[in-house]
Amino acid sequence: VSRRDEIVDVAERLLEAEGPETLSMRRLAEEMGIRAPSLYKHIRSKDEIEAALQQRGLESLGEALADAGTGLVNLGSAYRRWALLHPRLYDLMTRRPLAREQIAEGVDAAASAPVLAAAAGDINLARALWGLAHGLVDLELAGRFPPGADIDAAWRTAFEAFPTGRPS
Amino acid sequence: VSRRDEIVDVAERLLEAEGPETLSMRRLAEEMGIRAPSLYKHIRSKDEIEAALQQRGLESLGEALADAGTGLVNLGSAYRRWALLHPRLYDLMTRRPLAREQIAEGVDAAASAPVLAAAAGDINLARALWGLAHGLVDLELAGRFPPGADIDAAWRTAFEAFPTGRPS
DNA sequence: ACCTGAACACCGTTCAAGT
DNA sequence: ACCTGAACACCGTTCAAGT
Repeated sequence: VSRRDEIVDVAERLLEAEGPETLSMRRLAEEMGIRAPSLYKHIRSKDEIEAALQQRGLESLGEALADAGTGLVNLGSAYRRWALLHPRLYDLMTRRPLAREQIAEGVDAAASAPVLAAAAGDINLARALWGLAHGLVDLELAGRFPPGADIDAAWRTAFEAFPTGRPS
Repeated sequence: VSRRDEIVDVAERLLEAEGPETLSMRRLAEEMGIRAPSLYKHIRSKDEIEAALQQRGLESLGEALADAGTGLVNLGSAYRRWALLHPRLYDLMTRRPLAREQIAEGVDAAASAPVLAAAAGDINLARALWGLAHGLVDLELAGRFPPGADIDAAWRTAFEAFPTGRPS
């Protein structure tokens, strides 16, 4: 493990355990037993750490979706399950532009491949499905549904009702 | 206009004009010709300002949706148009939990009424539609679609394909 | 009522310097 | 190679004090 990877590891642990406010360069350094300025010998900026976390998250989500089995309902469930398991990482992943130069070629494509397959290759339908899943998860994580809302039922309605894809 | 409302006005202008990083208490105070500590005689915290902006945004979005005419496609277009017109306010509105105590009773309900109507009263379908629209907007605003993606087409596919509601 | 300077406990980041 | 203290330009917020 390079020192850089070690930093990203600690950042991920810190993020999920204590939230984004806690993910400061000083705190991160403390967790590693060094001082904040020393971090900059291994990474260029805090942004680079966040981009690395974004990449990891995409990879992990992509694997979860690839293992989801067939059918839109299963795919939606897998998406939601992953997000609720890694809520702060999910936030960080989606709340920033895709750092396309910093993210290894194909990570993005690999993550979305299962969705595109479920949409039978229809890119517009795939984007609609991605938007639907992301929107429902984002509203849930942001606490926008009233307490006691039956979010399961909303997912079922959404993904059962959605047509399976045919190329346009 | 109360001094409080004036502060929120300036905050909204500053947010849309220069982005969320610029919306600091010191900068906001400067814009009003006073010092940051003086703001606290009129508002309790920066959080309260953001909750007020959230409320304003919800009201304005609600009006836009109510004027959208009938049909899911029109509703979706109105939602997207509003978000693209007020991108940073939209972000601030959706990226924080609904401040239910601070937001006037019914604002939330009024904003979602047109969606619920379009879903023929099916709350699960209404949530699915809200999630779909929010997700597509959020991904677009976060720069997650590849450059040159035909986002219009994705919206059309999404909202034309979606079934009109029947109560479950 | 409304505003102030000084202060506290924080940020991300740079830089010259030490081993 | 790896780490350091000191510093810079910032945050949100509190508080005693001034008009």
